[in-house]
Amino acid sequence: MPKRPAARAPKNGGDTDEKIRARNIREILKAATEIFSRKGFDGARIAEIAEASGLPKANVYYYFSSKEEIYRAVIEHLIEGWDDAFAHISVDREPQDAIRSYIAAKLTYTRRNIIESRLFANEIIRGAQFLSRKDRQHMRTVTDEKVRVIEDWIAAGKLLPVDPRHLFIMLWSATQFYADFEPLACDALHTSKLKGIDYSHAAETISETVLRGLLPTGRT
Amino acid sequence: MPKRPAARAPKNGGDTDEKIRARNIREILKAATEIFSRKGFDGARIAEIAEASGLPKANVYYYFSSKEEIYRAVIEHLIEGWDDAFAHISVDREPQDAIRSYIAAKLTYTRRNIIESRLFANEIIRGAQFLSRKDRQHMRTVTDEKVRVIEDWIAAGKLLPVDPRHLFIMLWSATQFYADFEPLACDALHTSKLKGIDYSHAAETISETVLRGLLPTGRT
DNA sequence: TCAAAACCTGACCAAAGTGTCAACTTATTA
DNA sequence: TAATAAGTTGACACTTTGGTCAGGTTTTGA
Repeated sequence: MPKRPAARAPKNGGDTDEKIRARNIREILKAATEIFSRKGFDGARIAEIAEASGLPKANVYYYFSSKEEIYRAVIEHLIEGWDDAFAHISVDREPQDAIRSYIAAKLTYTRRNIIESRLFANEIIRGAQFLSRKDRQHMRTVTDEKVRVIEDWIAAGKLLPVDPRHLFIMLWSATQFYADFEPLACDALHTSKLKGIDYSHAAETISETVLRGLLPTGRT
Repeated sequence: MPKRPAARAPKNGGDTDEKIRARNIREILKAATEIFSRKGFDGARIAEIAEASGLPKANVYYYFSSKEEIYRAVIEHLIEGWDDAFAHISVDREPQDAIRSYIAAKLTYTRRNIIESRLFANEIIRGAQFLSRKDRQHMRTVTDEKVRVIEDWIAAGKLLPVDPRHLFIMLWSATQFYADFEPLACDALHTSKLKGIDYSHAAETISETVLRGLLPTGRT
């Protein structure tokens, strides 16, 4: 008889058939992401997470010792998507292409992962309490690196002077917006006659407007 | 003996000394705004709202029949701030000044009313469930009106072609960002050496970048 | 095949939180 | 000043929900 697994990882030395554990945890995290995203931390009930992942509640607690631990695990996982889009910003590219790619990538990611994006944004609004020191540090490092790229471009005369951090804020907030606020936007910004604004051009609109203001060589 | 005031307005025909009622409701709403903003709907506990407004919990229920009713009342109140900044966008002004003023006004408002702003943004992320049909309609109408102003400017050659709705989204998201994400921004975007980016120039940075991309007459 | 580890789960708490109520005090008004 | 309405409140009922647990079943490995 096992004496209280303590809702923790088994000291399963080798990787002997990690299938059950892996699948269940994946299932729980997937359900949790969706529900935390819709309801927020306090609004989410673990009974609901359990049901959505097809496991009885007690089984969820077999893998996670608390609601907070589940939330933390979810958030941890989200960070991974953070820097993918940022990869497009690299010195060896022309700023025009790079920024355009960045915007497109960010928008695509955001759209394809609305749930995660929203949850991430929400967590950050709440003060990023659950982000580990390591994750915060990581975000800082990546950002700093990209700031330097922008500064290099400016120094090389490829870009008009602009505060790189403010630029990132503009780009990030604009792309994020389309995921977070699309429901509102659809409702509040639509004309009743004009059946809606064209979201498919969001990337282009942002790109063009920002780039027109940044490129020294006239219009794009 | 009064038989169950039913947590409702008294049929106080005249406006005979509405002071007590008015003050208490104001106090409750003020506390509720702050707590809903910090904790979200589910995270907020009415006991906390009661304490923050200096009233016993049961007294809160004397004025409001449910948590939802308090929330609804708070949200209703927030809409009022929505169009104030928008007033700056008027046809008889030069787009350059108008947009600059709009950005500045929006940023100022957002900064001065971080709590309300955050709550409003959050409610909208959640799908604006608690906004009345009337309020949604109002937002739509105001937006449509301002879209027409931008279109007029473009038609008059005062502005390069741009989708007005996308422009508003960019402006709104950028300004909103500074209220919602300032905690993150402070943490994630700061260099450890550079003690922080200059938030006081946010308005200018947004203005310059956007305007440089929109004005036909070269740089601002 | 058998023991130990891993996994599963119905039933159960204790805490927390929403909303209620009956009785009390204060204000209003005729 | 008396009657009635408005406001106040401690205590409590009821529900939800995070979390536990004892004992069960399945998987693993020797």
